[in-house]
Amino acid sequence: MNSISTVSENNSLFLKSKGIKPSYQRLKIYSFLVEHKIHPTVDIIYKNLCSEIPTLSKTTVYNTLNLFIEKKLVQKLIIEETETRYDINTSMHGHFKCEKCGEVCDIFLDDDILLSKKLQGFKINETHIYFKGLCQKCSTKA
Amino acid sequence: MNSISTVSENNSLFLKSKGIKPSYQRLKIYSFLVEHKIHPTVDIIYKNLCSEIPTLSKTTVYNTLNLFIEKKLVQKLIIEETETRYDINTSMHGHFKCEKCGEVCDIFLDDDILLSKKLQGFKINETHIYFKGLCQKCSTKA
DNA sequence: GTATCTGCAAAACATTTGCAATTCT
DNA sequence: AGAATTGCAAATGTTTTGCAGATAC
Repeated sequence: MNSISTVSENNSLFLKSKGIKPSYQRLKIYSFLVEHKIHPTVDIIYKNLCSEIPTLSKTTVYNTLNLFIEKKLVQKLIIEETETRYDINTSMHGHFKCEKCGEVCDIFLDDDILLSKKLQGFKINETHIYFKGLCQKCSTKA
Repeated sequence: MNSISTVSENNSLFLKSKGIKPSYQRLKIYSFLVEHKIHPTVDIIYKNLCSEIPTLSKTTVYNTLNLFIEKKLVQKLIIEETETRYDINTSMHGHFKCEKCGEVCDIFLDDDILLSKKLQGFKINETHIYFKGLCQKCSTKA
C-alpha cells in the first residue's frame, strides 16, 4: 500500500463519515479541493479534472459541490457576482482578492474582529469578510 | 417653490456636480435610492418606479446603476449569488441579511474592525463585511 | 434488482450588448 | 442638427432541472 492510496482511502473514509457516498467523481473533486486550496470556481475544477475524468460534466461538479455545502464540508465564497468560488476551509477566516492577478488568498482574522459577532438582538449564523485590492506580488511590480 | 421641488433640484445639482446629466430616469432612480435605504435590487427599483415611469426598462435601471457605481455614488452589495443589491451609502459599514425575512440592514463597524485594514503588503481598495442569520424581529417571533 | 449517481440537453435567470428610436439642447 | 439617453430584443454566462442511461451494492 503506497501513500497515495492511503490518502485516497482516508478521503474516502472521511466522506463516508459525513454521510456522503464516495463515488469516483466525488472523491476526485474532494481531493482536488484539499490539494489545491485556491478557492476554485466550478470551471477551474472542471477543467482540471477533465483530462483525468474524460466523461466528467459540469452538472456533476455542481451537484457534488452543492452536496458538500449541504454536508458542511465546503463553503461558498461570493466575491464577484460573476463567479462563485468554493473553499474547503470552513473555519472563520477572511479572504483577499487581487484585482490584478485575480488570485484569492486567505486572511487570518484575529479575535477582535470575531467579537463583532456581538451584535445585539441578531442571531448570527454566518460571517463573511473579504477585501479587494492589490496583492504583495502585484503591488511591488506596479 | 415647494419643498419637493427643492429636494428634486438639490438631487439634480448633486448629480451634475458628479458629472452625471440628470435625466428624468436617473433623477427618479437616484431619489428612490436616497428615500428608500433598503439596499434594493434592480428588480425592486424597477417595480417601484414602473407606475411612475411607464416606459421605464430594466436596461435603463442597469445602465444608471452602473453609471452611479462608476461615479462612486453607489456601491454594489453581493450577499447572494442570485441577487445584486445597491447601496447609496458608500462609507465603510457592514451589512446583515436576515435569512427569514430577507431584509438587509446596515451594521455599524467600530474602529477595531477597520484596523483589520493593516494587512501587511496588501493594498486594500475595498472592504466587505456582512453577516447572515436572524434579525431581531424574526428571532423573537421564532 | 433497486437505489443512487452521472451527464446530456434544455430551462431558468440575471446582466450586458447592439442598435434604432427618442429626447434634449 | 448633433450628441447623449433610452429601451427593445437578442446574446451571454452561470446555475439548475428533467430525464435517460450507467453504476453500485
